[in-house]
Amino acid sequence: MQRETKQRRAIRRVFLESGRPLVPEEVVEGGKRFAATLGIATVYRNVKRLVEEGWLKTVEIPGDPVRYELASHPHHHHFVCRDCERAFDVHGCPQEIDSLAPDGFQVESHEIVLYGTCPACC
Amino acid sequence: MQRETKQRRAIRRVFLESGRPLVPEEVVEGGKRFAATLGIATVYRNVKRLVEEGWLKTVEIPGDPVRYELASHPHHHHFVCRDCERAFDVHGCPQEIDSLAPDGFQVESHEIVLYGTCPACC
DNA sequence: GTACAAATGATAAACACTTATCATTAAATT
DNA sequence: AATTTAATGATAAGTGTTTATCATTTGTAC
Repeated sequence: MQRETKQRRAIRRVFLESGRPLVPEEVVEGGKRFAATLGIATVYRNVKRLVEEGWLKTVEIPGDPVRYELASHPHHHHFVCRDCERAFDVHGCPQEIDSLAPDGFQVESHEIVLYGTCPACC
Repeated sequence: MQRETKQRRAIRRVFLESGRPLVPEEVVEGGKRFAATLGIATVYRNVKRLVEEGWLKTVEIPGDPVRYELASHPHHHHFVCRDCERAFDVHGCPQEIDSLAPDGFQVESHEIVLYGTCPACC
């Protein structure tokens, strides 16, 4: 039987309110507002389950630990701040991008990551 | 004093002949043709030095270990095969890409990775 | 309220990659 | 050829993230 715990609610709420991809440690920090004892193991467990359930999806940024974001967001890409290391959503996507592949290469998907400075760090 | 060893020559030759980004383990495998006893520690040591010397640069693909490629290659991006997990160069780059960032975000650089199936795996 | 078992939290273990150690090998100089 | 010492190879140790363990807590059903 599946239980609805305070910690699990806190984790979902953090994602709903964050609006950007989060690493597990960020979820712990953000979640303590709603569940003071929230531990890292619980975050890993619930994030894994939420991905399996299709509520979260993974966001992999080169060189960084895996981040997670709401699966309901439509196709988009990300901006990573070199100062605070937070990731943000970027909307829009160049049409022609998949056609950059050389002949004979079949493209299934793509990732774009912009790097720079976010407004808070400018 | 700096020495020019058989292993170091083998490592450079692998990159010159490969034409694509390589993970350290691929360098070991490819380098054994030219230096039969080539070990992984030597590859890590030399790759690190070749990056410091500006002869190689790093290529980071989400979720993968760091790859290395010739620093002399002009701006380009990469294709990663989901079957064989090898990375390939992709030339061309959409102009407008940096302008996708929302107002207030300063873009310094970007990465594009295409995923799919390479000709050898199709 | 009790009973039951899922979930949690603290932490140890696992895991994958990278770096350090050190005895041995082999470039470079004489 | 002998000398010097940088570089190598095998492997232990380190690093950062993720998963497993297990005693304890706490939802849920009765």
